[in-house]
Amino acid sequence: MRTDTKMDRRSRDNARVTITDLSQALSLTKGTVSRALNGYPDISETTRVRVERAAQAMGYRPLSHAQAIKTGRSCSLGLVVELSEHDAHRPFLAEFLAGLTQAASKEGWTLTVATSENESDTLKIMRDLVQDHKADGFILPRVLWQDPRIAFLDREEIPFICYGRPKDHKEMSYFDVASETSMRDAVAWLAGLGHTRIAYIGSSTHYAYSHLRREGYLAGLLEAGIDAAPELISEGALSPDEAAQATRRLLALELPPTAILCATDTLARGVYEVANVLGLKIGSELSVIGYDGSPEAQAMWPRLASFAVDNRKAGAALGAMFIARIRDAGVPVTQDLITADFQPGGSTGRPSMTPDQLARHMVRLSAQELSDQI
Amino acid sequence: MRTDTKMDRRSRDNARVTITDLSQALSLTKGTVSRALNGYPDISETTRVRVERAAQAMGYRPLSHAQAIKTGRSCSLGLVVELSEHDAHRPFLAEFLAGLTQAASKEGWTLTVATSENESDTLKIMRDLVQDHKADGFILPRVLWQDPRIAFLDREEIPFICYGRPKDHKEMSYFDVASETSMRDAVAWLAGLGHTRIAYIGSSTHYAYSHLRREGYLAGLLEAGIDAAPELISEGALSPDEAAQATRRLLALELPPTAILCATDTLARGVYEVANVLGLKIGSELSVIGYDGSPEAQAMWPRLASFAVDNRKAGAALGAMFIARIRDAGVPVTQDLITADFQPGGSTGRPSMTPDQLARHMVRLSAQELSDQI
DNA sequence: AGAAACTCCGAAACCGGTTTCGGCAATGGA
DNA sequence: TCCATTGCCGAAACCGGTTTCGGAGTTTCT
Repeated sequence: MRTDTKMDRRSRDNARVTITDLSQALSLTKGTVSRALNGYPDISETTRVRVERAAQAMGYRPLSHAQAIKTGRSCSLGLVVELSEHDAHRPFLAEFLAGLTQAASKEGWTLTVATSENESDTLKIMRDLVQDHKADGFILPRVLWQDPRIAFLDREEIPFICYGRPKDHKEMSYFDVASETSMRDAVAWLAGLGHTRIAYIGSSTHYAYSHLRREGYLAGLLEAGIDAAPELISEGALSPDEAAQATRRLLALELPPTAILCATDTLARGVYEVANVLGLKIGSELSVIGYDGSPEAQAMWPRLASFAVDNRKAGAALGAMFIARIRDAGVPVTQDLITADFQPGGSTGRPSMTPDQLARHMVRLSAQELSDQI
Repeated sequence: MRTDTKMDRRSRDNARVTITDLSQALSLTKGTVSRALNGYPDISETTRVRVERAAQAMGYRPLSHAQAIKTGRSCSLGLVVELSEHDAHRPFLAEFLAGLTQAASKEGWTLTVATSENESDTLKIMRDLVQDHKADGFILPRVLWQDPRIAFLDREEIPFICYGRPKDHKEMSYFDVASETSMRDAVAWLAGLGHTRIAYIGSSTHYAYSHLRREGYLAGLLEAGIDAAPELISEGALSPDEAAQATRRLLALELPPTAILCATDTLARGVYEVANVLGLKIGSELSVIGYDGSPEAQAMWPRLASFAVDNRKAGAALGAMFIARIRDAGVPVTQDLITADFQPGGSTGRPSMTPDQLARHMVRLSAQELSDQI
């Protein structure tokens, strides 16, 4: 019986080596070993390395919960993803998680994931996770321009780091992909192809990136020496359908755009839909550029020119930055920016018509669409 | 100073109520309270309800780590997602996580997520997570036909539950979407439209679902009274590009298919690509059906007919099943199946040509493609 | 040389729980 | 009425760590 119990124990914990085992092997007390491993100043250098060597050799890994109960730190980063309808199946998540967990496991940390249905739910979940010591802080994905999570976490003094740059990000820790430069580059690319009427379809201005991308678009126009035309700017589209409506509005203008720049690939789907329905040739009669580099972009025909975001890299960076901040508690803000890679596609080309030729063409196509419907 | 420290403590733990607080309020010992809450038989019914009432009233929530250190259970389900290249940006993950975390939080559990690069890495990570009491068991997504994870977890006696049905699933706990019936329905749909040459492009036979979907396809043919033609079955495609190759092979047959059934939406992208390059009209000259109901399917033009899988529901079911199994340790296997919803799209229609007309059409298109290239 | 200061480690309390053990009071049977 | 159960709870050990406190031994200073 006793052997059985012992086997049971061993199989369950697989001979995990505890700090007591370690201390006995070294003829030291638990306390001393603990202090040695945690860098207390009252341990001699010689015993410290002795302890560290033995820990290494015996494969000692402290049990993070056991530590947590005294220290309050569970060594796990929290991620609460909010599932608003139009955002639900964002493919970015998988890669982002990969990056996060990679950074986490490299430091012996864990990633705790939760989801929420709405904003207040998110705040409640975050508070609970921290109170239950299930997360030491949070990564905030898809930051809003004025994000209630930030105010909340600041108030509760819970550590966090943003993926994105909200309105007041000067004093904040963040990591972001500089989509504004991508938008600027996209305008430059289109202008280089000969486009002069370049429209912009942006997404909800609640998102922080919306503001940056619009700025990038405007900066690109400025650089190209093109005057910004208010009627060519459409913001607030949340879905392909809304982007499709915006596209119809744009194409019905007296001087329609020959190129449309979309803040996301998903919005570009709406542009394609309208073009396909009307029989407008994408890549020649209408150029389109998206942003995200998502699989959707590759599923479109012709392939959508877009900017590929390395979400795995982003996750890895955010994870590493966060852990570093918690570790060395004094670390001030850390900020970092990367840029997305342009992925050309068949969706851009020299404009085959001038804007007013396109306007006349549109009249013809619309008439045909109308007669088709009847 | 003392006030400061106290404030600090309170702000960090926000007045968390411990079992000691509770026991003092009740004039009982910690031990008694603990046993009352955990349903030990040596506690009188009256004190049990008294304790439970007080716990409720004072908002007592046991600290799961503190429990874990003695019991070994951390009340968290583990999910290790393996990031093979072609599988990386699966959009299913977000919804799946939503379901899992929803089920978990309902029971006060947590979801711990890790990622791995390859198979042996996965096993190592799973073992570490269990040894470190960071996961009580695992949900296995995208189960393989012969899955090394299953053998491993069985051997290590670590609890798990499959999303999918592997080769020997009779004795196993699983949840799955019955994609085989969807494939059968797809064939029926196509046959109903008048198709007689219906091809199938399957993905890697390593995946468990591959076998089931092929069986479903064959069952559908049988029901429709169509003889299965080996040359119309292509398996092992991992990417749109490989599906594109398969499509070219199929279309070059003496009697090409007028409809192609794909095991996944992603594979259908390859079919579209070839059709677009050749100028073959999808929906009339060639019908296509996919599976998954992913955003990709909606980005294609015409919209890809597909089967929408409710991954959130799947996650919720898996989470609930798993927790129930751990809780009532004796529970035998639990198994459940749901079916996907057919989403019609413009990608199917009555065949505008017979197979041999299509063959002649193909010769013309291929010649044109060749001359276009030169 | 003696006192003061400093180094370094052991002893023990503690964190928030769980679980074993033993004993007191009430009950039941003879 | 007395003894053996049984029901119910307190006491205390335990889990795997961290942290405080104090003291023994060594160094430094005068």
